[in-house]
Amino acid sequence: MLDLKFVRNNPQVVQEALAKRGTKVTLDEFLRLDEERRERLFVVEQMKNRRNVVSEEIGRLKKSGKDAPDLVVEMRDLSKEIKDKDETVRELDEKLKAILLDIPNIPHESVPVGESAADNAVVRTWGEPRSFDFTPKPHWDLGESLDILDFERGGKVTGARFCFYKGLGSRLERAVISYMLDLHTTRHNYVEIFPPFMVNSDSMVGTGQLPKFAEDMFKIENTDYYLIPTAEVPVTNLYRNEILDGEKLPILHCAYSACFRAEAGAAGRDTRGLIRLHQFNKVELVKFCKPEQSYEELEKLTADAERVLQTLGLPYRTVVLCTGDMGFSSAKTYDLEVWLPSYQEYKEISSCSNFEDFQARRAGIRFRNGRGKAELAHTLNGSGLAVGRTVAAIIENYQEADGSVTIPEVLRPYMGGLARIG
RNA sequence: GGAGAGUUGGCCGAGUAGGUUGAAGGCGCUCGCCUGCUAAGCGAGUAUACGGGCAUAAACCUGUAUCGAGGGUUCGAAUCCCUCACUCUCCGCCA
Repeated sequence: MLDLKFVRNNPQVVQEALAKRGTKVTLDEFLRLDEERRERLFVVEQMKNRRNVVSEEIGRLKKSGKDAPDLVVEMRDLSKEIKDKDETVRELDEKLKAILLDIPNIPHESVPVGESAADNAVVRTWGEPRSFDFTPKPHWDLGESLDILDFERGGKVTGARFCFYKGLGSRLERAVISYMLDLHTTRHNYVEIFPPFMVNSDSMVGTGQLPKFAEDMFKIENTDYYLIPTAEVPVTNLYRNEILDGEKLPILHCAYSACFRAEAGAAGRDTRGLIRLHQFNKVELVKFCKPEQSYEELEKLTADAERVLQTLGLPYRTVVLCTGDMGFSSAKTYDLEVWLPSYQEYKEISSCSNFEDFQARRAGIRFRNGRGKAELAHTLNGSGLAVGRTVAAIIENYQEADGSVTIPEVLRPYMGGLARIG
């Protein structure tokens, strides 16, 4: 959410910034409602002031044994009118809030302007895609022949886009999760969180999934709870409506969670394998920091996620998303894309974003600054990494001609010393 | 699921025959004084949001709101009533 006063004072700046995203916003309606709200608020607050003053006077009169029936009658009418006008202000408040909640974040000035993923800029590339002296197989074929992934039964037991891991497949998934968490907690100083996998709607509003993207989520019937699409939601909302100690910033958290996404509008895309499931595992990195730190922290967070790929020996590249391809809440996003032989291209495996104060304003996440004043924090997060896609990348990039898969060195301690599957 | 108790400021904790209580007192914190240093002591200050003064920002002044959330009664509610959420205790059930 953008700052109401900023939008009020700089409508032109906001419109231009959002036009770069391909979002056409007209703020005329917003500005009109805002002005009306302030006018009406002023009037009703003056009425309340009179009520307060007179009520106190009535109290004083009663105490001294006098009565003031005429004042009481006048105040009775005034109170009715206040109630009425309060309601009008409340409605205007809601309309303004609804508009604000639907406006995406303003891109940072360093973000390249563009319309689609085609305009994203490659920042750096790490590793060389391996050249195979045999025809590499996609991970869904290898997974089946090694009997470690079962998509068919996933479809039977639940439905499309669900999968069973089995045997060493399950162990590999678990090993990747543990390895990532250990790396981030011991080498990168993140404090581990194990969050709820369901959150209430306030939390979803806080990080920006609601109200605009309800169709992307699974909602639990007859409750206010949603399955989380990412640990970003519970972990960022950890400090919702809190004022943090400025001395404690930056706060770094990492969290494993299952993630649930409806994938509305993704029909037909990535239909095979582990790439796009309704349920997948992810280790998430989340940061809370002061505004002046957040871009430095974004670089560090991205580097922390990259280290996972580097130590796993998976070739990847880092791209900075252009204005037209960025997520709703983000001011700047780096995507990490891992090389997938089956796709013959780089595929997103992590997304690292700086939201600046966009989520913090929605969620009321503040800190006390040096002058003792409460100030909005900046929030960041990034995958570190998507586990299913990591497993897919390992299977494909480490496959051998005989259909077996070599286990990356760093994972072997988590696999009981095993060096190979199959 | 049944019965009961509770939810007040950064923290602890007062506050029901409704009326200078944004809220006593304490702790913490900030600034000043004091002191050879530390500790102690003394004095002052110490919530947030949204309006108005204001023309851009800060500061300042002022108004309104906020004692879990929402609604009601009343001229007036932290105090009375209703609904909901959460916490705690006991019982039941359960991994």
